[in-house]
Amino acid sequence: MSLIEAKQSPDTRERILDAAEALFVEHGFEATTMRLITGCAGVNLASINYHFGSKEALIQDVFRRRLTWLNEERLNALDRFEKEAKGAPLKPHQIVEAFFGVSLRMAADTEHGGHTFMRLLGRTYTEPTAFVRQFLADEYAAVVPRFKQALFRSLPDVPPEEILWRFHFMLGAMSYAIAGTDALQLVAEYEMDEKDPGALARRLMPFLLGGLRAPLAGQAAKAKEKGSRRAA
Amino acid sequence: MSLIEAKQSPDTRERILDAAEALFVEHGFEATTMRLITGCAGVNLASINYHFGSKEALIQDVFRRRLTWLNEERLNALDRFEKEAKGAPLKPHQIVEAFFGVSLRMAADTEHGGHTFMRLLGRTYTEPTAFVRQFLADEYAAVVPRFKQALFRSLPDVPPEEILWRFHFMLGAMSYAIAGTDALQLVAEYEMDEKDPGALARRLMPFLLGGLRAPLAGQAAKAKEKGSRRAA
DNA sequence: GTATGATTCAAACAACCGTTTGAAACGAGC
DNA sequence: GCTCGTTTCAAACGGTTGTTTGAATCATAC
Repeated sequence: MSLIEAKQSPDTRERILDAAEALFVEHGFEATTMRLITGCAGVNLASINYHFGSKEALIQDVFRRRLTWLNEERLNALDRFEKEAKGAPLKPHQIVEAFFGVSLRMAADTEHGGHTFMRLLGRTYTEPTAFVRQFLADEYAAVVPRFKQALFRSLPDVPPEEILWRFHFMLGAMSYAIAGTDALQLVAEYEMDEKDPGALARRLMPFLLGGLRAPLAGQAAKAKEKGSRRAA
Repeated sequence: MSLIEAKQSPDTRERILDAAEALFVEHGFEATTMRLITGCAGVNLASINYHFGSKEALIQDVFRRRLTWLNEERLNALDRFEKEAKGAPLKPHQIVEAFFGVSLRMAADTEHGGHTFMRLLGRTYTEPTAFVRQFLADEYAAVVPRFKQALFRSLPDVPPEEILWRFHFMLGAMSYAIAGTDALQLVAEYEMDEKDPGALARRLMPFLLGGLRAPLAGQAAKAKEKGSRRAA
């Protein structure tokens, strides 16, 4: 086994991963059968079990292939911001950019499958199959604490639990938007502009920041009388 | 079998619906088998096909049982606000209250199954099984246009498509929060306070309004120099 | 060419899926 | 008592699921 042979199994592994990724997004894990995947990938039925061991292991590899890189990019972005801040707390929009901006940029990549994968990831956030839940928790174990701490430092006057809830809400807004389901067919007519992949980010980021920095429940009345010029 | 005993073991139909609702939320539609439902409900396997016709019809009835009422309540709330506004445009927070407030109140009802159902609904928003998608679109057909129009009137200076996108984002934030998956285990430690069912609403509503009224992308820089006292 | 290990293939495996069946049990009306 | 329509029941249906098998094929090294 030389280094060149790392490419060995020509493309059947990758072809299976690509087909599975696209089919999982469209039909979910359960409804996507091995025969559907292998048929779509143009490989033999048994090759999934040969290359991955089981359907469950395939699902995990579909995520691992891109999620590891994604989370590294998120940490790199955070590192860059913290380096140029020279010890000072980051601005909230920088933290949001580091976490969600990277995701949205990957979701905008329609050529290398990033778009498909992010749709799958967004979908999976609300699909609590036990082993997928555990897998996601493990993959994010290194990322979440870093962003938690950065947010706490950035918003010292906001109760930590409130920050986490809002991070939680932001994650929900993004994952649903990226999943692209549009259950109520609200933006169906506007969703066509796939020519401009960055459009979603330009719409979503202000929303997320507006939500993150909204007045706290107790301060709602106080902030109202100061109401400055906003979209509303 | 007296009347008393009839209540002891309630209607077979209703027991099936209750069991299915709870199991769908936990395992999804595909993974929830007929044998699991009937076993959990303590009824015969064949009774689902007898009372509902098919598994697909059961799924639709699980939704219909509560969703029709929920959407009526949303329209009622909107009617009340519009009546007391006497023709004037509604405030954004009233529209948000009419749509999301009703959902959150139902989600806070842990006694009559409202909580379980809203978790299921939140989960389903991102699960695009074809016939469920179609079903949801039909159920919301009467509601969505009303709220669209109310929002357009309420925010005449915001481009309509931007309003719809933000409504879209709000829906994502709420559905993920209600589904209660917490994929990244962000608020796992705080989610315990089920004693206070209104807590989620008090946290989520300011976030939604903050996002809805956030400065538009183009106006971000303009609004920044005016930055008033906010949570951040 | 031949030997060797990795990969592919068609076929079969047991287990489970949603659904159907025909008989048994039930409750209300006469 | 009996009848009749509704509901429940155990058993089986054909089809599909993920997985396994053992032989066939391939690529490489001697």
